[in-house]
Amino acid sequence: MSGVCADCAVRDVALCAVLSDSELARLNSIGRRQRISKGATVQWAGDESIMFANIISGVVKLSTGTADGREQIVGLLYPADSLGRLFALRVDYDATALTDAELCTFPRNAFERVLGDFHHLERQLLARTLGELENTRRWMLLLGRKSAEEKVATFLLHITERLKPTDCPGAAKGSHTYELPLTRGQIADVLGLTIETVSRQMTRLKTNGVIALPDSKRVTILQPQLLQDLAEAA
Amino acid sequence: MSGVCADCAVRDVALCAVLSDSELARLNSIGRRQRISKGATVQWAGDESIMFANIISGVVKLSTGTADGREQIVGLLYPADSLGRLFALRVDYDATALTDAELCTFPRNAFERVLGDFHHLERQLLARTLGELENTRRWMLLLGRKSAEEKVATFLLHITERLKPTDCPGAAKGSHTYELPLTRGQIADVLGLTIETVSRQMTRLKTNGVIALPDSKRVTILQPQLLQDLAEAA
DNA sequence: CGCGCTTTTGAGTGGCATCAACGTGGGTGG
DNA sequence: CCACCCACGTTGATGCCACTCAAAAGCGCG
Repeated sequence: MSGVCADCAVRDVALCAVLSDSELARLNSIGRRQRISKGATVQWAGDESIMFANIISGVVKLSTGTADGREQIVGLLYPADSLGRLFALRVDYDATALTDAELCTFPRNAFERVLGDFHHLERQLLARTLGELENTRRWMLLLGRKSAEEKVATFLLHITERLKPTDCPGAAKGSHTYELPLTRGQIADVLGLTIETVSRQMTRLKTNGVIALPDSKRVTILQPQLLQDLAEAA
Repeated sequence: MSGVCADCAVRDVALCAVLSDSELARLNSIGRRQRISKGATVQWAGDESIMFANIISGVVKLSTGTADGREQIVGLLYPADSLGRLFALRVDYDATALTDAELCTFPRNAFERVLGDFHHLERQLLARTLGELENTRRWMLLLGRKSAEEKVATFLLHITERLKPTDCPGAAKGSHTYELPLTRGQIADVLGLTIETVSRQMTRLKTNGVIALPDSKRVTILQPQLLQDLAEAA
C-alpha cells in the first residue's frame, strides 16, 4: 500500500476502519488529500454533488439559512466524520471549514461504485448515517425545548466530548481546557440563539464557577457534573 | 407469492419497491402485519431494539423529552416510511401512533440478514436514510430560527404535502382540505411551541383568509402561495 | 498607534410562555 | 334522552426570557 493512507490519522476510526489494506489501496487510488483553510467553503447548498470526503483533521460546519439572512448550523463534522451527499444530484447545505482542515476526497460516482463492491463499507456507512440521524434528532430537543442556559451547557459538553480524543494536544488527562473552534456567533447559530445571549450565558457560567475563560477562545470545565445538571434541567 | 404483500398499499413506494416478487417472498416469510390503534406506543426509548417495520397506513410520531416533562417530536412517519433502529441494541425514541395504523414488522436480526443478502435493498435503505437526515436537518432551521407564524405555516404545508398521495380520500384533486392527525398539543411539540401559540397562529391565519377551519381537526388551504410566503419570510 | 473584528455589557422591547377562564364536542352512565 | 364529564381548543391578561439596539472594551495586525 502506498503513501496516502499509511500515515492517516483517522485510518482506524473513520469509515475506512472496516477495510483491509488491499481494499484500502483501491480506495486510495481514487482519493486525494485536500487542505482547506479556515473559513473556506467546501461546498455551497445547491451545488452539484460531485464529491464525498472523510475529514482527517479540523472541524467543518454544515449550515443553511433563510432568505433574510438568519442562519442555522445543522451539523458539526469532526475528524473521522464524512462529508458529502451520496445518491443525490445536488448538495443540500453549505459546508465551511471552521479551522484549517484536511480532507480525504473522492469523486462521488467513483466512491459509490466502491461502495457497491465493498459491501461491508456500505454497511458501515449505513450504520454511521443512522447514528448521525439519531444525533441530529437529539439536537432537535435542544433547539425546540431547551432554555438558553441549557443550550449553552449542552453545547460545552458536546464540544468537550468531540474534541477530547484527537484534537486536544494540551489535554493530557484530567485537564479540561479546550480551544473552541467556533466564534460566539457560530455557537449562536448552532444553538438557535443570538451572539449576545451566548456571551451572557458563558459569563454567567464563569461567574458561577462552572467554567473558566482564560481567553475568549479557551474554555476550562471546572465542574463537569454541575454543567451536566444545567444541561438537562431548568 | 402468497398473500401478505400482494395487496400491500405501499408495495411500490416503500423500501420493498426495489425487490422482485421472489425476493419479496423471502422478506414476506419473516414479516407480519400488525395493527396499532391510535395513541398506542409502538416502542419506548431505551427498549431493546428488536423490531424493524414499514408503515403501511397511518401516522406515527417519534418523540423524546426532558426529565421535567417537556416533549419534542423529532419525526413524523407516514405510509411507506420505515420505523426502527437497525445496528443498535436499544431504541432511541418513543414511537406512538397518532392514528390507527398498520405496520409490516420484521425481527431486527432477520431483517439485517436480508439486507446482507439483498444488496440493492440495503442501498435503497441507505439512500432513504440519507434523505431522512436531510429532512431532519432542514427541520432544525425551523426550530432554531423561525418565528411562530413561520413555523405554523411551514407545518401546514408539510402536512399537506405528506397527506396528499395516500391518506386523503376526500381530496380528489384541487381540493385542499385535510384532516390533521395531530392535536394542537402535538403540533406544538413538533414546532417547539405551546398549545396556545399554535392555536393563536391558526386563528390568525383563518382571520387573514389564508386557511379555513371547518372544525378543529380539518384545515382548508385557501391561499397556498400566501402560506408559502409566510413560511419563509418574516 | 490606529483600524477592524470579536466579545462583552447595558438598557429597553417584544414575542412567546404562563396562568387562568371559558367554550365545545364526543362519550358514558344514570 | 339527557346530564355529566373530560379532553381538547380558544381567548384573554400578565410576565419573563431572549432579542434588539447601542456602545464600550479587548485583541490581533498592519
